[in-house]
Amino acid sequence: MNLKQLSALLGLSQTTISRALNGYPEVNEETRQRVLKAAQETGYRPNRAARRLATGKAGSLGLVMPMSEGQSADIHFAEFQSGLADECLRHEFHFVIMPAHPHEEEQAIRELVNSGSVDAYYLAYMRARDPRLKMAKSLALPFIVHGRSLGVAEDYPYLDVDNEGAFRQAARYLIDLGHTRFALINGMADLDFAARRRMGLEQALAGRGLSLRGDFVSSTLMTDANGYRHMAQLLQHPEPPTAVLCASTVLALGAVRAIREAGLQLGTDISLIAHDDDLMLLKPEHFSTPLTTTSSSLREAGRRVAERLISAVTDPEADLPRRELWTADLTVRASTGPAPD
Amino acid sequence: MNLKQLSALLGLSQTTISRALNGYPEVNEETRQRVLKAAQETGYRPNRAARRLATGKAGSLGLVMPMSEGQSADIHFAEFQSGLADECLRHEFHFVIMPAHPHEEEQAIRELVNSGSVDAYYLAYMRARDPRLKMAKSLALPFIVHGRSLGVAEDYPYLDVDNEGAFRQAARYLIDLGHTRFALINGMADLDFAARRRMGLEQALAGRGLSLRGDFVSSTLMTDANGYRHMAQLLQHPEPPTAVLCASTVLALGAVRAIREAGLQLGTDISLIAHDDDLMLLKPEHFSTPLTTTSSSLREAGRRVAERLISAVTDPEADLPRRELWTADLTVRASTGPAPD
DNA sequence: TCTTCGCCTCAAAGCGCTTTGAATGCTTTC
DNA sequence: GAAAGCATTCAAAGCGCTTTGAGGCGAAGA
Repeated sequence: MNLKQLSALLGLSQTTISRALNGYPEVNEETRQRVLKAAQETGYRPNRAARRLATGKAGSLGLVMPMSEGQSADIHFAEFQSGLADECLRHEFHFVIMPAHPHEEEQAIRELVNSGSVDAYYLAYMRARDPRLKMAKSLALPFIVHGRSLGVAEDYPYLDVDNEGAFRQAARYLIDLGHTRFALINGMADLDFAARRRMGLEQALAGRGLSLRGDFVSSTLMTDANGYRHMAQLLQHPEPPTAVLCASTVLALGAVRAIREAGLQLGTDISLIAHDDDLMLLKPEHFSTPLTTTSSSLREAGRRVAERLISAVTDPEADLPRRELWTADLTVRASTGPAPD
Repeated sequence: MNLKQLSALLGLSQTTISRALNGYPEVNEETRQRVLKAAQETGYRPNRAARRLATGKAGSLGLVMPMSEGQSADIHFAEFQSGLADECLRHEFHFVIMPAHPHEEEQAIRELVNSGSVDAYYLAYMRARDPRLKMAKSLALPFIVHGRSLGVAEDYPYLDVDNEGAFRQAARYLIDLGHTRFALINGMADLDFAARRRMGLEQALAGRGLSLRGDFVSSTLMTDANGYRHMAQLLQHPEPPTAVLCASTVLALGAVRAIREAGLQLGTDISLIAHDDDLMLLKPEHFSTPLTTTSSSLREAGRRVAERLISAVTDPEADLPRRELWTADLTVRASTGPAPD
């Protein structure tokens, strides 16, 4: 069922039907009702491709899905996506996912934009001096960056969490508890958020005349297995750290297991703070020893990104804040305590 | 940059350029090279909406994303999606996600199909007598069901895991170890896979003259927290179960925690088998007591679904097996042992 | 009575692509 | 030398929608 058929069926022109359906004022109310009813009954839906061609609007957001090994089924990605979907649902938007190999993402963005299947898109998993920014700015479509890129002027629209501040605050809290030997189980080193968390930790330490040992830092895909492996390694050290920061509760899950298996008591023998993305699956308060965290909801971020993109599409005039930095506050639970002597 | 501009630039007709780019034979090789070069340099990409309109093919798969509370950030969904994405990448397909409220999914499918933004789609989270099947069969687009629907003749294309067989096998193994008091921590009761797992368990028990207590069965969203809660409840019982089947390693994660907190020893005091979807995040062999599992890769399923859909689109003649049932074999690890006396 | 105005409806153009059917210029064949 | 065949290229139609500019019609104003 298409417009033409519907117009034949109703004995009205395509113009009138289109207008009736899209809420234009210059159509008789009675006619409109008749059209609406017929559309309902026949299950007519305008063809999006055609509409897109005619208006330039597709009613969909785009995102490039990074497909590097293991990162693909990333629960953090899923959590963000669910917020995005939530907001899309509210506005009857689709979203189009374009899988891409890492480092071919520039190519993928160009493809996504030029192919005209989306109205706006977002970038994530930013790295330092990320070349995608230049690419995105050169293209005409609205976009938002989730995260930021170190080494690039912040003249692009973004939404980020204050990762640096969060880990600075977390580290200071532990320093105040008397800890001096710190470790960091971080996300992949090339990712911006990981770099900033490390910076936050290092700043806090430097501020109190302490420093971070290079071999107490690991940068890895944020999985349970990696958390376990790196924590186990740290505990092998003759003078192991007493304070550990984890970039995700997923890493913490493995780390906690390693700690327990070593016969150590979390919050007494060793303190741990994780960054909590508010994952549905893994609540820090449900750990056997509830985790002290810095937290910020990824799902909420997804929702906000969608909200901003959709508003940029539907109402280009709206002068939205182009930069948003969310704070991630410290919530103290049982996994932290005074440094052992 | 569009076809028209490119044709003006090259002094060739749009026809020739289109043909050169799409590999038609009737174009001079020299001309083709010239076109290819220009397309490369100008970054020309055909507009997908226009192509879709002209050919009826969009180069994209569709899926309706169920948005019921909590299910949305479902890691199982993400794992499947990553397999799907993998295969899409190989064939230069997009996929379009349409979020929908549960029980409005029929509506959403119709929308997705009629809107012409996808060439094929799949259905998941099937329930018994699922009305979406009838809807899908009445529409012209190729589709595949991931899972099946009890109470409906199996005359639709599907890919499913033999959930019934898997849990039957798991239960028999435990019965042979002397267990008689069984519990089941299952997924949402209305979902087909959950119903079948329960059936498998009940069949095994019935075969040995045992039965399943109604209050030893829980049906819930498959999260860590729910696993914990239900296991803790089970352990409150004066005569608690000695054998527990979990529908997911995610549920098992919580269940194991409850067991440990109760001071019980997994594999000795209580045996547990979980269904393992081969989640990137959560490996059964990494549990502090490695889990005995029935397993089947969700990611592989996603890949296969994409493969079948894409082949249905690009080569409608291909007579693919319309029904695939994968077995999920039992892998024995340390979480199971003889029944305590 | 004739014009003007508002209301409603319509025909036609155009979005960027693919594809059909025809045209062009050569070479080959009888 | 005319007919036929081949290799290339092209103009134009059409996919299903929105939107522009115009037309028809009755009521109000001159």
